[in-house]
Amino acid sequence: MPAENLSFETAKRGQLAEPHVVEMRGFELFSGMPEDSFETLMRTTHVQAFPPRTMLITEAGPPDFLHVVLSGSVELFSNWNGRETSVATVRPVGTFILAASIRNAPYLMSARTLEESRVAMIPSEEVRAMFDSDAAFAHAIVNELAQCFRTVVKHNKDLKLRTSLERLANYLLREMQRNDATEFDLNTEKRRLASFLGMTPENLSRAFKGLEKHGLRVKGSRITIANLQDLTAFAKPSPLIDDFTT
Amino acid sequence: MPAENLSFETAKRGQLAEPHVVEMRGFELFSGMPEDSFETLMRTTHVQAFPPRTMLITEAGPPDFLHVVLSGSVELFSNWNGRETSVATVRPVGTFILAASIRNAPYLMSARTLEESRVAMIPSEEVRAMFDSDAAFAHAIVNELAQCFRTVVKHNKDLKLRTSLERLANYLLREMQRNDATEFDLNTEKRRLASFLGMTPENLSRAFKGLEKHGLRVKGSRITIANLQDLTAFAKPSPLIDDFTT
DNA sequence: CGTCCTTTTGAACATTGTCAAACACTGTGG
DNA sequence: CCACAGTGTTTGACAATGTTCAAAAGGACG
Repeated sequence: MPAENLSFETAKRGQLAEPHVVEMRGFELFSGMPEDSFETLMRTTHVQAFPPRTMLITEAGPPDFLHVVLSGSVELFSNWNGRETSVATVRPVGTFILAASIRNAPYLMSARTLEESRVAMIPSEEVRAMFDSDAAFAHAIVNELAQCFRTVVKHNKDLKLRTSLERLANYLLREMQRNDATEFDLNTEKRRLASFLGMTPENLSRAFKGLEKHGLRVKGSRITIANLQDLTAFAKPSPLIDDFTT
Repeated sequence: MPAENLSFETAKRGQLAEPHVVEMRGFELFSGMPEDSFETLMRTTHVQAFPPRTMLITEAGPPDFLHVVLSGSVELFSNWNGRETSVATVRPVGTFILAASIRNAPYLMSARTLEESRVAMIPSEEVRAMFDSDAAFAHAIVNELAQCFRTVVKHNKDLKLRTSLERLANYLLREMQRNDATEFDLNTEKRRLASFLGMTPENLSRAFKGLEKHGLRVKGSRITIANLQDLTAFAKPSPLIDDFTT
């Protein structure tokens, strides 16, 4: 209800009336800022809707904008020597390119939309300026960045400490949590999932088969965790790798 | 020379006279701070020397202190299900546990000294308080954190996009740069290097053999890059994975 | 010199990747 | 409605890569 009121009140003041601005005001990244700082930031921020499979940025490019995913989802990926790997999926309300924006260094990853998505783009200079002038924003930024860091470290541990079968099992347990149900759809292509988990599509296909011994049922993209105890005993999830809230 | 002067001048003012405090003042992390902020921070900071192979922190523990390596080197590693992997080596003047300190979240990694090392420990609360009250420190912190993030992302790409042979080849090229010489010593146990590169010691041993076809000579821990062109052609280093300055 | 630890080597084994083909699903156009 | 192409997934046979286990060789140090 406060949100609706705000939306209504600001509806007469030009740009700030736009729904996405109101929407963004509520995000953790901006919610602690005083109104005038927020308005300054929004003045140079552009929001754009993109169709599926649209390239947003290309690795090695100059870090012109901090990106904030407002709706849909965006894949971060990287290439080397003709190979490609999926690094992460960013969903609302996540940011990407934050570290590059702050350091004013080249992008390490490319990004493309997976589905129709709306993305806010804040000029990197403005991010750095606002970081210096607004303590609440600085606070939010460093928290977001620390979160990103910890996510990548966890991903790293996942890759180095586990076999592909174990990675898949733990991924499915995390998805179970996210969906809050033991039966759910993978809403990603399996080959993308394979790339994310660091394996080939063929190997993933066999890994799904392999997990049927441990309480999993797979039909197409429909996943059923038939025996949670079994799967958990096999996967041995750890908060220091699989908990994505801290 | 300015550093020596400072050292001499502050030699009469109690705690701040200690050499490590003078030393730390010069680090990028602190050099931009006004003197009083720095003094406040140093008041609760302790510096300690540790013998080799000393555990400094254990993963899952509470993030009491931000650690700064002043001399020696520290290994960050992690365990899961009876396995262990080496995640990074921190050298002067690097920090660790920064993200955990900021988010006040459990350590994701354990740390132990590799050699005799001096480590400064700043209470995490002080780090967070100083972040809020001193803009220059906030600036330095977020830059350091962004750097850490980018390093982990690069490591991730290295792992997922390359074979173990390619990872070793690129590692050696990076070491060549760090040593500024085509002949150098590995300053690390090979089994630790293997773990860092995500493979077994046996596999590393064979990988060294395998690189002899590409211009490498190995005698014990002595590495000679006999044919840089060959090795580079094989390794195909990329700034977006192997450049650790941005 | 002997002890302890790391590294190397060999051989068997397991896992993962590659390639080719079959299959399944989706949407198009006849 | 069907045939068809296009794409993604699965399967099988095989190759490459990586791991395990055991044992030998090398180094460091008392």
